[in-house]
Amino acid sequence: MAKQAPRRPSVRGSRTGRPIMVLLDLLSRRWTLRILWELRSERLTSRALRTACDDASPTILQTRLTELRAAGFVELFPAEGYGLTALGRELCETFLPLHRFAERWRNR
Amino acid sequence: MAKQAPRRPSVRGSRTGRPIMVLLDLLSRRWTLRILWELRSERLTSRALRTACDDASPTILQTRLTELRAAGFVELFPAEGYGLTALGRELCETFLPLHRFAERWRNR
DNA sequence: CAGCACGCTACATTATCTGTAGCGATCCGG
DNA sequence: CCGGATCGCTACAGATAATGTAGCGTGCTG
Repeated sequence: MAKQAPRRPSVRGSRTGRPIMVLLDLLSRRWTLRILWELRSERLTSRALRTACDDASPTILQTRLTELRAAGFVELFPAEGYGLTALGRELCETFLPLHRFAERWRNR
Repeated sequence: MAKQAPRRPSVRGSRTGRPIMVLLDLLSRRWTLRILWELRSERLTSRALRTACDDASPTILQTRLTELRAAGFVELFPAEGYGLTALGRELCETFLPLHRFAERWRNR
């Protein structure tokens, strides 16, 4: 159903296949970091997530959510909406210091 | 010279202007994370960086480098190439745990 | 059944990225 | 001083990816 890229197994930029490159590539798709960020502390329905993400288009959000689910970072909890998996939570914790950093960065 | 987006001051997704959103937006542009990653431990000339980034197109690398320089994360050292600023190094350290995570992620 | 919110998709338009070629500047050996 | 090599950087056409709007089918709830 979903359009499969016929080129390589879901890896866009990096052609090496090294996990870190695959991960960096995945994370640098539009809205991916933002989605993880918004889900960091709560579960959101697809529509609530859309609102949280400045009303990004449902097309791309759905695409990213599918990718993130395939990667094992995000899960759809029936009647609860989207939320992080254990793995996703672990990944997200990597980014938590980013908040404080961003504040310091603004005052540079 | 560089084409200025006439819409908003270099912020793409987020319209709130909150620093964390601006930062997440910047970091989720293609090749941005990869560039920071490749510069994490050494300075590279623009062409060496291009090679390190799977021969990404010079157009987009140059664009990203300009953005990263404007953000204060990357600097061009004459006769040495591109390297991280103190701020950039700080940001990059946030991502270092990602390497170990990526390895674990592969074996999920 | 009517009304509503859910996850998700179609599709035309627009923005962004790619790939190739090449510019002007600088450095270096002869 | 001149040819060759490399530097940072740009132009431009073609290919991809994202946007915005509309709406489908499903499962509730009254």
